[in-house]
Amino acid sequence: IYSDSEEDNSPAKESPPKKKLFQDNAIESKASNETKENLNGNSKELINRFKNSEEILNKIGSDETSEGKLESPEDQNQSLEDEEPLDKKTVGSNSGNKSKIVKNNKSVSTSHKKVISSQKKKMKISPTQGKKIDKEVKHTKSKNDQKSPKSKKDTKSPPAKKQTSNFFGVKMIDEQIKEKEELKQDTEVKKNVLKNKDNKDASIPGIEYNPSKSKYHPIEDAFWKHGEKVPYLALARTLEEIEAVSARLKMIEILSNYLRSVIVLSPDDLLPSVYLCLNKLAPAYYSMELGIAEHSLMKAIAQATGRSISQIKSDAGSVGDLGLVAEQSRSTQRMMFRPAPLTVRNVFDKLKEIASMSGQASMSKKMDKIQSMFVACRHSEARFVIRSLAGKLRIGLAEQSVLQALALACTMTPPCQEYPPEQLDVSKTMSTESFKSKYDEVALIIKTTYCECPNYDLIIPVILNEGVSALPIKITLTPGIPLMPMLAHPTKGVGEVLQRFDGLKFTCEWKYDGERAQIHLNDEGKINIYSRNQENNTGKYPDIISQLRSCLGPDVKSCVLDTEAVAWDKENKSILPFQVLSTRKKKDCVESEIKVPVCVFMFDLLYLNGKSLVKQPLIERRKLLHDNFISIEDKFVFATSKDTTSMEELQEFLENAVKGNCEGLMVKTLEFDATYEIAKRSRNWLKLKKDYLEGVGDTLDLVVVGGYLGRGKRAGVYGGFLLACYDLESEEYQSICKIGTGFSDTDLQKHSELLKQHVLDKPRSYYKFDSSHEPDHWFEPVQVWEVKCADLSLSPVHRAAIGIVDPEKGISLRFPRFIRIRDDKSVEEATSAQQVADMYKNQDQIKNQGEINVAEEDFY
DNA sequence: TCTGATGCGTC
DNA sequence: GTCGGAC
DNA sequence: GTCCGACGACGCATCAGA
Repeated sequence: IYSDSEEDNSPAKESPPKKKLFQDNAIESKASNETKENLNGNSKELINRFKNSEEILNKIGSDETSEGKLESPEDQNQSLEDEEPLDKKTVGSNSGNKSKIVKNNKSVSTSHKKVISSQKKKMKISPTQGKKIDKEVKHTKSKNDQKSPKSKKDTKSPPAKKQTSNFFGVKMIDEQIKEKEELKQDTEVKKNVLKNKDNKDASIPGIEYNPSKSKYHPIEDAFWKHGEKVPYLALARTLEEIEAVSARLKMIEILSNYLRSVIVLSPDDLLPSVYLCLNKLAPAYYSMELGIAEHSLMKAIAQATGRSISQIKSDAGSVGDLGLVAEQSRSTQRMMFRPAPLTVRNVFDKLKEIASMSGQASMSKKMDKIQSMFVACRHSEARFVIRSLAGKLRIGLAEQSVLQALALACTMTPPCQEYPPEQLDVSKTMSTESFKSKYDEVALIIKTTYCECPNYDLIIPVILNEGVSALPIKITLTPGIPLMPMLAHPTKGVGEVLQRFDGLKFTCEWKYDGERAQIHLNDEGKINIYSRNQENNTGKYPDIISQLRSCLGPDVKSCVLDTEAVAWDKENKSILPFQVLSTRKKKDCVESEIKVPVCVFMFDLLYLNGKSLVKQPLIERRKLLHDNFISIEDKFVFATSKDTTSMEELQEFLENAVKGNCEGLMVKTLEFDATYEIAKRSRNWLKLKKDYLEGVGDTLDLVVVGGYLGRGKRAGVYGGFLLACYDLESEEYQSICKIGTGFSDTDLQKHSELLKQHVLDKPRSYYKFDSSHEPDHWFEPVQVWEVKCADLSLSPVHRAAIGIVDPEKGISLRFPRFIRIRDDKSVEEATSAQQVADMYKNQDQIKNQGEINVAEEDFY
């Protein structure tokens, strides 16, 4: 099924790659047919890839391999065929025991095996699915070398194995079994051959590096020496180990072990290490972007491996991760020159270089850069280089855990010691409790510093040169540097709010539907505005900047305001929809050319006249806010708020907020636990929206017409679906939105099982959709789902109710999520186009438009 | 110079 | 933005 | 409760290619 539709799609969808190095079209198309029919890889493609390696080599060898060395042809072959019989025990041991590096193992098998076990474990997939991944791996391997002996793992696998593997490839069962049997026969013969080959791959240093080892020794267990650059392989191995576990504490321990080695041996590489773990290039307010994403990456990988884009695309679809595809594709590559091994700094610098390229032909320059990096990758390095470029590390560990790991590393192995350091593992020298409390203290310092100054460029050097204890003195909240914003936790209703804040003083504020704006004024009178994610929006709001001064009280010298910027209709004194706000220019705006005016709603004050207020309770901060700032109509106003603990008043306040074109309410304690200390709790506020309430909010019953192959943890099932409403008039199914949330893992399994039985070659003629939303698989209209959303919007791409509200635009849903299957409804009974249009028109925001303004004062 | 595809940010 | 899974 | 990564609509900015 899968292959069929892939075949259908590819010619239409993608233009043939322009630069086919060495590729023969006949071979190419034969190749895809074979893939479709069975699992036996085709040697022709392999040959292609070989040709290609050389080609690339020649291209890249000139500038990238100055340090490279020549490999003998025999060696190349050996590496290729090499497949170590794996230790049975290591295989499929989902036990969570990380320390299972098979000695003498060949890199490729190691990484594959790990992927398998980690994915199986992480996803808790049924044997069926686990198998699927197995097969993917095998597939690739058999392409590499058809005679490659089966490692024991296959013969040892659980009996469930006979079940089919590829969720989307039912046809393949027979061939797969056949293949397995053949391979079994070969196994014995090949085993001996293998033994002779083992040694050579073990010679690549670092492959056995294992930061998840217990009692890790930062010097002895590292495979590089003091003063050397950290090999990228060390980081790749670390990430690999982290990816294989799901327990966060364990991940933190693994990462901290690696970081300890870096701190002791190569402190200069700590900063790039941290950035690579986070998959960031610089603080967000530096605006450094790679400008590379999946599409360009696939192109780059295709070029580098000599495979076609459609091949890569198809693999990416079934594997669900470009990094793994790259790694597997790479495993067949052998070159005459081996480029110098990658180092951590090296990779990080190259990423930065890629980010800094702009202007004409920058894309192809970026491609070259990527390819040069890719070619130098060994083992799992390719996986993580590609994932870094794709912007998703997918290791289950991110900012908070990296900070925690940094804290653990700094506690166990304090930085800024002479080499060799006296303290390598402080935990040995003190009681568990005192270590724990030291660790907690360090963690809080690091996190607090980061929250008040989210800039590793500043933090890491201080840690290295002066130690963690210097952080609170050296790095503090400063106007001009954005801080992390307080976020809110969703609540299901007034009842839950009262229950959570039972007995506490709290306040409710309208939740404005705009964009968070953190407004900074420093002592020199310089103004900066930052977004919720610390992006620098100073250039976006010249209007706010020119108005700020008139809103300052006489004593204000410097400040940081927490506000929401909202599109504003001056005529009607009313809030305009978010969609209007988002049409503002984003860069280098000139005040006179602004088409969408903005009103700023102030709700918090975090810094005033040289003093940080984050440790003050909200009631104090709010007082300072109101005492020192002046409300200016249409420009700068205080958020509407009400302090109440009455259920009825709260309910009424919520209704009014919605009528006033707001999303709902924000609820915040005033005295108890009311500071702005993000490090301690980042979601200390509550948000209450109409659509959170059960049985309230817009709900539609929509027909599933298409599916998108899932990625990452959704690999093997559909990760998203295309939904349509039904237009009785024209008997059309008109696309209304995609949907990808609200499903449990079980839901996704079941949906995929059902819908794959209704896959179509091509969309029905009465399906109306935009090509940009073409699903991987089209379905017959067989099921109706209940879907909830926050709003309905006029859509440039969706077709629901097209021609009713707007001649050219359809309607779509904002924040759509799956609620349940509506088995009681036939597809013709789905929500109709007319109903969708009515719902759109019935929204408060739309009704309020043009009406005589409803002033907020009416409510008070 | 213009347009469509892609990337990336907002929610 | 919403949501579910693992801890 | 926290953290993480699946996934949503939509609009501007940028660049390749016509």
